Formats: sequence, structure tokens, C-alpha cells
Amino acid sequence: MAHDGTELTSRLIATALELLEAQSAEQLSIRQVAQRVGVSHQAPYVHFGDKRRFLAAVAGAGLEHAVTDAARRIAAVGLDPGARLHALVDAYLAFIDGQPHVHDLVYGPLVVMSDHPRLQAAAIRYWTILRETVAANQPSGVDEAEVLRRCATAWGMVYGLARLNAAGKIPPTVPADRTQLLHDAIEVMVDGWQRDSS
Amino acid sequence: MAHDGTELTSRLIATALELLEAQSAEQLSIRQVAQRVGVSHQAPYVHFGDKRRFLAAVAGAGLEHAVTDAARRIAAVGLDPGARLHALVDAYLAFIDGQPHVHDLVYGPLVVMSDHPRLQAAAIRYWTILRETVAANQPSGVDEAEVLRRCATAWGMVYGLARLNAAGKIPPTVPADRTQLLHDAIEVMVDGWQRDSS
DNA sequence: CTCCCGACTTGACACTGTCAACCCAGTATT
DNA sequence: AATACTGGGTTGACAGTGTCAAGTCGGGAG
Repeated sequence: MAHDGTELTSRLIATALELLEAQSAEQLSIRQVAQRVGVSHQAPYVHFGDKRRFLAAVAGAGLEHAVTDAARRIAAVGLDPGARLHALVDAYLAFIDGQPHVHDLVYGPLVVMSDHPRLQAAAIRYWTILRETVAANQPSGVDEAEVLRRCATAWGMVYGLARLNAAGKIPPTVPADRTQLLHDAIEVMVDGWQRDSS
Repeated sequence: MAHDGTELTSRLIATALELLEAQSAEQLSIRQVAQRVGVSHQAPYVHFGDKRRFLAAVAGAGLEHAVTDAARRIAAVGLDPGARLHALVDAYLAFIDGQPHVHDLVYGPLVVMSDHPRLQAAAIRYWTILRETVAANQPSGVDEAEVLRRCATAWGMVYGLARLNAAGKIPPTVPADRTQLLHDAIEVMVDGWQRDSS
């Protein structure tokens, strides 16, 4: 067979991400992606050794795309800190309901952050962007520790609300567009930040 | 065999909940709980027909326990609306890290809220408690729709932060106890509610 | 007494993750 | 130049999974 320039590992990962557009992470099987790539069912094990590590690598690649998209959106929106924060929220929402299965994989129990260096690196990169964006929305006199706490709170809120919504676990009695809901909540949170610098 | 007073269905559910104390929801298998109960591997199918529906029933039973515990905690704390809200948060935190696998099952992708009437009923009961508790913390002049929106926001924040924390996905650089973090965030949110009644 | 029906069992099928052994093209070593 | 080794890949097997199909059996209805 001629050398085709694509390493098997990246082809496996890319194929898995493709499949995750139509299937959930739980029903994705190693054998399926191996067959899709046209290789034996044991080939992935040579490179990843384990299903968990394979999924972690896939999650890493998926999160890389998401973080790149987020950075692009933030850069595109200009320099206003509030607008950048809202752009970050939009990016997260686009991630969670553009590729829900990838998001499930990254933040689900199947995978731990330290399972793969690529995943860990992407997570750190995402967190860095979040920290910078949140920090730019703080009044003067807020120390680093408080900024980190506010990052966690804001992220938790966005993550939680978006996920509950995507999973259909918010009762339909709750009115209004959920995207709007989240942006409003972020707005309130930013107002709170401006007022209180403890 | 003598009639022992416990229907098979409830024994299966109870056994599944037992197993979920030590295993994650993904690795729980129908055959395993059937064997544990001492019955053939097909017996559960007679009553539940499907793995998804069985898991939904288990999730329903688990959520029932959680909602009962939450109601008990709220009642135990007295009548102060703020204290009741914090008690509800504590109950949710106790649920999520006392029985993380059950929580994963209830709010994970394996199960949809409408999969089983028992699950649906428990979810509605939980939501009702949340709505009442949040409503008691509103200033006058807040309409029902806004209360529901605030419920969703608060619940999303608690859910998201607790889940990210339990899954080990919050960077260890973030300081302070996470329980404290959440109660502080709730406090800020309640303050915002008092100030703004739009 | 017979028929039926619902709870339960037995047996099979395709599919999964994973272990073990094998194969084979290069490359380094002697 | 011949040999050994190694890394990427294959084939085959095994236990365990969800689920379908057929059978068993006890007790109530006609």
C-alpha cells in the first residue's frame, strides 16, 4: 500500500469525530471506526491501547476545534470586554448544541481530563481564554483568586444551563428562548461583578 | 418458592440502586442485576421491555429518594426563605456527591425525562419544590414567568458547578471550598433578585 | 377437563472490548 | 551479507452485553 500521508492515529480520530456527528458517545465502538477506516479491529489498540484513552484522544481533538472556534469568535467581535464575554458564551452554546455528542464525551464520565495530553492541553487553553475574558470584565481591585472563583461560577452556570437545556431536562413551562436566558443571566452576573469586588 | 412480599420489579430496581453505589451507570448491566436478584437474564425484560426503560425506572426511584431528602432538609430548617434555599442547595450537593452514579443516570443522556412515569413524577415534584423555594425569595412584583426563568438559572448554576466539580473538570488552581463557592454564588444571585424585579 | 395467559426460563444471535499469538517489512547488528 | 529485532498490523479467540424467539409452567376461566 502506498504511503498516503495520513497517519493512522489521526485518521481514526477524525473518523470517530465524524461518527459522533450522528451517534452518541456511548454507542460509538472502536470496531466501528476501525472498519470505517478500513483497518482491522485491533489496529486502534496498537496506538491507543485502551478504549478510554482512545476516547480521550478523540475528546481532545474535539475540544481543540471548540477552543479554536471560541478564540476566533472572540477575536472577531473586537475589544469590548462585555462583547467578548458574550461571544465566548455564544461559542460555548454553539459547541454544546452543534456537536452535543462531542461535548458529552469531553465533559461526560467516560473520560477524565488527564487521560490524554492533547485533551489536557486543550482544556487548559480553553480555561485560559475564559480567565482572560472574565478578568477583562472585572473592576480594579479584584485579586486573582476571586477572578478564578468567578470564572468557575460563570462557567458552571453556562455549562449547567446549556446542558440541562440540551438534554431536555428543563420543563417546557419555563418561558423564553434559552439562549436569551443565558445571556441575561451573564449580564446580571457581570453587573454583580462591577458592584462587588470582594 | 414462598411468596416473599416483594414484587420482582421493585427488587430489580432496589438491586440496581445498590449496585450504582459502587459502579457507574454505563457499566451497569441488566444481566448483572438479574443474576444478583437470582433470576434469569430475561426476567427484567418481561417487566421493563427495554434497557432504557429499566434505567429510567431506576432513575425514577433514585430521584424519588433525592427529592424526599430535599423536602425533609427544607422542612427541618424552618421558615426563613433564604435558609430554605440554601438547604435545597445542600440537598442537591448531597445528592450529587452522595450518589454520583444515580445522579449521572438521572441527568445523563441514557435516559429521557419522559421515559418512565415514575421518573417524570419525581422530576416534577423536584421542580415544584424548587419553584416554591425560589418564589419565596422574590420581592413583590415578580411575575410567574420571571420566577420560572430564575429557577432555571439558579438550578443550572448549581447543577453545572456541582457536576463540573464532581467530575474533576474544574482546574485545581481555583481556590476555596466548592461548596462555599456555590453558596456564595447563590447569595449573590439572591441579592440580584432583590434588587431587580424585571 | 381443557384452554389460555402471563410470568419466567432457555437458547441463540450479533456485537462489544480486550488478550494472545502471529506476520511481515525495514533496520540495525554482527 | 546474513541475522535478529522491532513496531505496525492482522487473525482468532473469549467473556460479557442487549435483545429476539421459542419453550415451560402454574393457576384461573370457560
